[in-house]
Amino acid sequence: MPREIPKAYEPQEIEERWATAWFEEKLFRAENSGDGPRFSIALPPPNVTGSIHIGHMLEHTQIDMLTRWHRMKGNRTLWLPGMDHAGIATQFVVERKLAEQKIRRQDLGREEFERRIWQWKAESGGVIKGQMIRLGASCDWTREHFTLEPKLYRAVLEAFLRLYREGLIYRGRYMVNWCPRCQTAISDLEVVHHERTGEIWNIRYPIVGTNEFLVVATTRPETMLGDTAVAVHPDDERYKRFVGKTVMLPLMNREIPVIADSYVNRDFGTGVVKITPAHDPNDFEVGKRHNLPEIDVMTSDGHMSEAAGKYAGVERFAARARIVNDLRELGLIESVKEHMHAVGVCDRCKSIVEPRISTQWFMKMKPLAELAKQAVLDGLIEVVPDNQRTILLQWLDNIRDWCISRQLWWGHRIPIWHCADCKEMVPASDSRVELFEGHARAASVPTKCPKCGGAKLTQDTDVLDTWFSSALWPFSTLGWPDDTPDLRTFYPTSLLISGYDILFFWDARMIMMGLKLTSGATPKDRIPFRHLYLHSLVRTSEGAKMSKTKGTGVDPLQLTQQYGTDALRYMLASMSAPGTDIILSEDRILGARAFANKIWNAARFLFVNLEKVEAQGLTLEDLAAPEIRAKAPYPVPGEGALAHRWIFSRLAAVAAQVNDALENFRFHEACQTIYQFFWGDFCDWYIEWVKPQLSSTDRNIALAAWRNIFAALDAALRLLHPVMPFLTEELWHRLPQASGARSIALDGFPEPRAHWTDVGADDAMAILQEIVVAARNIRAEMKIDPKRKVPADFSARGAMIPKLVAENMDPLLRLASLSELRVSRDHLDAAGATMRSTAAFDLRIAYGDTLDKAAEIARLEKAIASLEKDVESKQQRLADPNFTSKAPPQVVDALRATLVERQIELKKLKDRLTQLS
RNA sequence: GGGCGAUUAGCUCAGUGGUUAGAGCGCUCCCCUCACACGGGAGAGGUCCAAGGUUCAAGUCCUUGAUCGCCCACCA
Repeated sequence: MPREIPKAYEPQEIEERWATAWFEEKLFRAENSGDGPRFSIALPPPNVTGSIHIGHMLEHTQIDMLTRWHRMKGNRTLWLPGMDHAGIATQFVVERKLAEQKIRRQDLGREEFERRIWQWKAESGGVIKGQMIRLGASCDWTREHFTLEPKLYRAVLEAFLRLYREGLIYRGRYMVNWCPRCQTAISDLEVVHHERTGEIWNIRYPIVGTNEFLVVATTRPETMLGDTAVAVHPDDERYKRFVGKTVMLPLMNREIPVIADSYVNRDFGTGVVKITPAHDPNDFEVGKRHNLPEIDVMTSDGHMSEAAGKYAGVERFAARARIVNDLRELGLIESVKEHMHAVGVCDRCKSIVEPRISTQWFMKMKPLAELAKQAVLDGLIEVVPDNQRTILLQWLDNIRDWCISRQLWWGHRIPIWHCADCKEMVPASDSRVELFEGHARAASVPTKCPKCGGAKLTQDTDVLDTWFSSALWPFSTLGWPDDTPDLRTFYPTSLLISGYDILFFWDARMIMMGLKLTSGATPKDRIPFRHLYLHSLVRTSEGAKMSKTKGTGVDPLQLTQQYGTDALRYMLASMSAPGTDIILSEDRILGARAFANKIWNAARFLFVNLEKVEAQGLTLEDLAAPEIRAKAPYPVPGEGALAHRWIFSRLAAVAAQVNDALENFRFHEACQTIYQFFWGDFCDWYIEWVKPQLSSTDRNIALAAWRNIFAALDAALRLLHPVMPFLTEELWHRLPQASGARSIALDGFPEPRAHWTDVGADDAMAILQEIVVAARNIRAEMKIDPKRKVPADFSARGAMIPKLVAENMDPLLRLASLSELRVSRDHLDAAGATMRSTAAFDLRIAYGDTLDKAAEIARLEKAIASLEKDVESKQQRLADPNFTSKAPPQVVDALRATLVERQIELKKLKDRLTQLS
């Protein structure tokens, strides 16, 4: 590694290089043996459908920060990566691709279609992995997994068979959400509701044997073809007399009964409801209660079925229009109104979902939810932010059974065989898998029906909801159901970081499955993770969720090319305040890039200036070898010691704050703390303060100063590394490192050393900074040429501050651009000069006759007004016996002390004003 | 219909009951000073959405309301 640091900070080149090196060296491979603390986290496996988007990058940045931080703290650390086969999503994407060539999956057949998806997976999965590597994710790629791989299929079979044997998985004919485009059942969670203004039609159903009508309201007139009753409330006086009679279903000319059921809301619409058991979940229940026939008038692809009579074959919404039209011609439409209602659409393809009766596989959730709830209530899993805990518990309380079967071709095939003769369901006898054409399938295939002895057994054609295998992820990837070293070492995982949008889909189900299936002795050993952090979502400036289909998605790789990965990571982390969503802002990225550039240049400064000290025969090893750095801070002889004591004191405070922030998922706070330290303290004050020492001809001064500044830089780089891994890796390698040291990522995280803390230095430095700022302020106001050094007068009471000023005269003069600072303890008369005063000191600069009297008076008046207000309010509070008796004494004392200071300041300002006017 | 979150400087956002409410960007003025103009220095800018309440003390806690956003929910 050459020592010279290039003038320009070029993140692309640096990042490419390190990303490749880290991956090829397997730098982040985790040890599953040994002792000591460990940290493990499973990557929420991205879908193999596409590429990494900005939301992934936010998630990965947060995970990576914590992973790197724990690794640097010496934990055995595993971040386990992998990908999800994402059943419906991936099948949808591949179908869409085929559609471009006018091919339907049915044309290819199941096997060929699966082959095509595997092809797609190979490409797409590779893309995602490459992106993650490029973005610096410190995953252990030797442990990468895929939810459809043989090992994980085995875990799925094991889980399914256990739950099936226990009766927690069952098959039944119920009403489910059906997507006519995807041609599969989907779970309740996969239906998203959109508020839409639609129309509600009031339709007359003639009562048989009278001239009267019952008027029913519906938003879906096409379903009326499947009506098998009309219902009213049993206590509804208006309609009591019709119960037991029949109405003639228009268009179908079918006589259907009028029934009474308390499900009907008397106050809504006309109080009469059409009952369509095959197309509405409520009606389904009513139908069961009243033994009504179920007439399915639609096909699986959203067209009207044979049962729809003359409308058979018509697309459902076309049918709706025709039916309304036909009814109108018959004079049976009483009215049409606009109506706001929620329409359920398929999460994946946005088609309007049809409630439909079909035979599906379900998972009984109540007993599982109970386990999860208890674990959360017992604090075994700590949820951050806290309000998400409540949301999770409420969901668990209201949980309903989970439809886990999908009529898809891409996924884990259900390990149940159906007997053609007696319809008996025969499960695979165990969870072994075998390879077929390179992919896993169940190995223990039943050949004979245990009930009737028949040999015609065919496997269930359905596959499992993709979230079924995702729910096993934290343990299936560690080797479950086998008792492996990985599982023993890294389960339960330490933490899960996911978006709150998949809290129910994934997080909750992992908790349930982990508790149910893993074999730890107590729930504490079975939970999948100890902490659950729900991160924010990245939104567009309109506040909408980023969406690729809407073109509002942001490609992080492109932003990376523009600004650098470190800058992008920093920007995302610095906006990651728990609980609120993130709206991307170009300004913030620019700020982050400037920060990266600043770090680069600060390091560059040191190396550029090394020559000066090398002239004295000192080498970089003498100044910055790791064992040298470890002993910092070095006392600097003479009067230049303060800034060094101060920067290490700051370092101790900052390290403690950063540790605390990361411990509590306060990424933004960690970022801000480091930023202010590096830019404000390290660059603006420390480097500027000690510059002359670095080229001092006094070898002892130069040596100590250099050693300190390198030690401080090294610590700063390590503090920064979790958020900006590339830049810090690059610079760390410019410093001498122990032989065999491979990466800053494996170095230690700075510890807040107690002996670094130096309150005296903190206080002294604060005063000196105030003096410098006061002088600069006067200079700016008087428009003194920046190049011109001017004399100033300084006065403070007591011995402490004058002594401090005298001891630090050189840096004071230099930073404030003063030629001379005359120190006294006498009162300073400001006449004709400009003066700045604090309670502790006065600083006066007389410079020609440039004083703008009017401006100075205005400034003073403004300052006096605000101080007076402040003093007054403080006096009032201190005069209140309630306050002085009830508030903690230290608060009262602090207020008193402050009041005294303010009063002194106020008096000084007033005196000055009198003098001027 | 329930639930959650937001509302603080021109913009994007921090702020964990207790000094004069902060940051980045933008803005104004000065400076291309030998690490950095993606820079340095100095400033201006806020009745913390509204109204009540609790408290010695409220941007922070409570109640109500307004506006915006999100989640959940089978009212035709």
